[in-house]
Parts: sequence; C-alpha cells; structure tokens
Amino acid sequence: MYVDCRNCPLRQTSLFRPLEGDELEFVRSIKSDQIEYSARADVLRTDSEQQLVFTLFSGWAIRYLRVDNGARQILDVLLPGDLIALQSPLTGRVRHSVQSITPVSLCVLDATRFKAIFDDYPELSEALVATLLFEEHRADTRLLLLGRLRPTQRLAYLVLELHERLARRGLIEGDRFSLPLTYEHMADLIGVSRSQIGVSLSELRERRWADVANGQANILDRKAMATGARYNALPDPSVRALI
Amino acid sequence: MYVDCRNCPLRQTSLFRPLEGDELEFVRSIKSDQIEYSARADVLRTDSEQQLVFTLFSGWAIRYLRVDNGARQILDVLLPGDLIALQSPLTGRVRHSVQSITPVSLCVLDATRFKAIFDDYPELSEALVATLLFEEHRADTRLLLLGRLRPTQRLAYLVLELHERLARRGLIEGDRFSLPLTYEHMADLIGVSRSQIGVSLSELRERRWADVANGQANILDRKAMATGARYNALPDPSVRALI
DNA sequence: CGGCTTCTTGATCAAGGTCAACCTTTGTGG
DNA sequence: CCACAAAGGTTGACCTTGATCAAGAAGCCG
Repeated sequence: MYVDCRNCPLRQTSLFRPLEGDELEFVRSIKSDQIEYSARADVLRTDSEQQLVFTLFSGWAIRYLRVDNGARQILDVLLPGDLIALQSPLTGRVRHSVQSITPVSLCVLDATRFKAIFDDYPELSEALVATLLFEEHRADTRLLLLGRLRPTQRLAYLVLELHERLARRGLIEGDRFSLPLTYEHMADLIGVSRSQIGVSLSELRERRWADVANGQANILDRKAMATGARYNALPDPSVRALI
Repeated sequence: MYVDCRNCPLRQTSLFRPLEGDELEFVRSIKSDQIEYSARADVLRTDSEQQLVFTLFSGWAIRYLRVDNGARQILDVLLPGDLIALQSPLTGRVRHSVQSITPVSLCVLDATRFKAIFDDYPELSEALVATLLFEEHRADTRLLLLGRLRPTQRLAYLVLELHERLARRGLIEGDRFSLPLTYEHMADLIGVSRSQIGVSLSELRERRWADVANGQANILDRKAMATGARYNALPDPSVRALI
C-alpha cells in the first residue's frame, strides 16, 4: 500500500527531524515506489549494484555479513525509519545483505536523484551526516559489546537497546514488547552460539532482569539490567534524518 | 611545525580526493592551528565538549571506549589523514576517547566554521558522506571480526588491514613495516586477552603467515594469510575526503 | 652517566567459559 | 495428522582467560 510522504506517520514522532520548506516536496519526488516483502525474504544481496535506496517503512529486518564457512554476523537490526543501501548512490555498491525478519514495507528512493540532496538541501545533508555519526556511535558501542562484555550482558544490552529504539519511534509503550527474533538471530547479533543464548536467557530470568520468551520481551528490572549490561541511553533523539 | 594546506604531502597520494576550485582555500581558512603531542598522550576525552575537529597529520593514535571495570575496547587505529572528533560540530559531543600511540601532529579545524561545508561545498559534503559510509563498512567488518573469527584470524586481519591502510597513504612499501602497538593495544583492538596475543603471534609465525616482533611486522605469505583471515581488500581507494 | 623504576614480552598453568553436537518438546502450517 | 522449524536443555571437548613470574627494554631522575 502506497503511503504519501505528506501523510507519513513516522514523521509524527519526535525522533525524526521535521522537513522544512520544500524538503518534503523533494523527498516526495524521489520516492518512486513502495514495496512489500514477506518474512525472511532477501531484500538486498551483498555486492548487488542496483541503484536504489530504501527507507524501511514498517516491519523488522537485519543487515548482515557472512563468512565463507557459513557463519553469519548480524550487523544491525533495522527498524522503521532506517535507511537501507545508502551506499549505492555514493559508492555504487552495497557490501552487506539485508533480510526481512517480519513482513516489511519499504519506500523506494531513486538513487540517482538522491545525490541532489548535497547540491540543493544543505540542511538535509547536515542531518544526514549527523545521522551517520549517530550510527557510528551505535556501531562503536556494539564493538565494545562484542569485544569486552560477557554473553549475558550482551543479550541484556540488545534487549534494552531494541526497547529504546522502538519506544523512540512510538511503536511500543511500557516494558513489554514483541521481539520477533529467533535464537539464531540473537546468537548472530551478539557473536555467541545458539546454545549460549539459551544459557543467557535463563540467566536473565534468574536475575529477574527480563523475561524473553515466545517472541515477547518483558523488562522486569530496567535499572539493574542497564547497570549490569553497561547500557547507556542513546543520545540525540531529535536529529535523525528521515528521507 | 605548521604545514600550509597547499603543501600538504598527504594530498599527493591517490587515496584522497583532490580539492577542486576554491575548496583548498576553504580548507586552509578553517585550519586554525597545528599541534603536537608526545606518545601516549590523551588527545581527546569522552564527552568533552570542545568545539574542535582535528585531522591527524602524522603519527598513530587510537580511538577507544572504556568499561567501568577498567576494560578497554579500541574502536580503531587512526592513521595520517583520518578525521578526529567530527561529531563535535554536529552533535556537540564526542563519545569516545583518543590517545596517541606514537608522537603525533594534528591539524586543528574550527568546528563552528566547519558546518559551512554543507552550505557552500556540496561536492565536499558528498565526499564526506562517502568517507563516512566507507568507515561504516570498515566498522562492519570489524564487527564480523569480533563476532565470528578466531583470535589468530583477527590478529592476521589487523596486520593485513594496517598494512593496506599504510600503503594506500604512501607511508610504507613492501611487506615489512613498523607496527608500534603493544600486546595490550592488540588485545584491546581484537577483543581478546593479552596472553592470547602471545599465543596468536606464535601461531602466525608457526604458519609462516607473518612475523610480528619488536615493533616490526613482516608479512611472509599474504595470500595464505588473507584467505585464512577472510581478509578482503578495502574498497574505494580514491573517494576519501581529506579536510 | 649510572641506577632505579616501570613497562613489555613471553611463558606456564589451573579454572572457568564457550562451543558443537545431540536430543526432546513445543508449536505451526499444510 | 504429519512434517518441519524452533525452543530449550545436556554433555564432553576445547579454547580462553587471568594470574603469576622472570627476563629484558625503555624511560626517568639525580
């Protein structure tokens, strides 16, 4: 179902920078389509050379890399409002794969006209750079996660971060939310084995930090959990570019 | 020693995008100083609010985060030409620390005037975004490294990547180069313990992949090493923004 | 310049953490 | 009702860690 950018519900949330002047018209003009995928569909393959950029409109997806022995590292969970394949207009190639977790809907942007942003919309360019730097910081903390935290801390961090990202987008309220990740997703996200996920989920329950089961997460003691997982709230809620 | 941007030797290398038109004059005009630090000096502290951006002119440095138990995760090795604290003009705060490894020299850029890039130099903005996306890809591979490769593979990857980054900057030739990292640096970079570094260095020697000792690295069998460490050459050599 | 301290390397070892493989149970959709 | 996927748990084998130590190098100070 095609959504006109003017009625885009994502813009209502405080997370995203409001579009000013004719920015909205520009964004409308480069949106060329909106497409749907079922769950577990390949949205994007490594090294594909398609000249398209997407914005995730609804649903969950993952961005990942594979090692030739079959192992997979999930680089990030993509949530509504996240840009996909921004590399394609600028470097001509996307070096990761994207797969949907739930059914998803994507806004399709024309990559060739995308570059006009730099010429004609300096404030949008600046917001884009700020968004990329914000993502860099998230990548940094994930690096800390994988390099220096224990499996249970990593899992706690993952749950807390997802909760906050969803809450900021106005998609959930309260401490309970739907978490459509399998053990394998979680394992590939935090760099441990599937069996370790079982161990760590039990530990989260034992410590009464959170209860994650049946696709539902319930945060029981946010404070203890955040302290134990060295979780710090995400910075800069209101500068994110939504294109 | 102050270097005029017009004579900057870094620009000679093919890694960096040539400045066009009055871009060079602009870059010259926002360079306000050049400062030197000794080895192991704190260049930047987490959450400092100083409004400065730096370009590393010479020497090696690291960007890192600390966990409150004292553990450190090094996010990246900074080499000549790399931007430091780009976050400060855009988000007002830098969320990592920077320390020199060797003595370093830094070009100091005025962060408040830095933002003029977006208004007046669209091609420079675009190059900046391309550079950030390139760095994002490096961060992605480092995530794969920490999440899905064995210690010896990680170490091999580190050596190969540093070699390539240095070679692209015209700082080294051949397979032998100076590597001023201690065991602790390497451990904090690839997310293992110091003792593991000893084990993995021996393994690199045993397999005749590389010989790393006394601050010198010597790559003996690049091909076997690259295959074993799942190393892929870095993409996009010539779009990097040097400001 | 010599002597002192501190840091780094490189090794060893036991303890603990993590993994791959396997199995059973549960739930889902055809 | 069956086939399949995922959850959840167990095991032994293996890997990694943290602690410790000695030797050497580097840096500092009087």
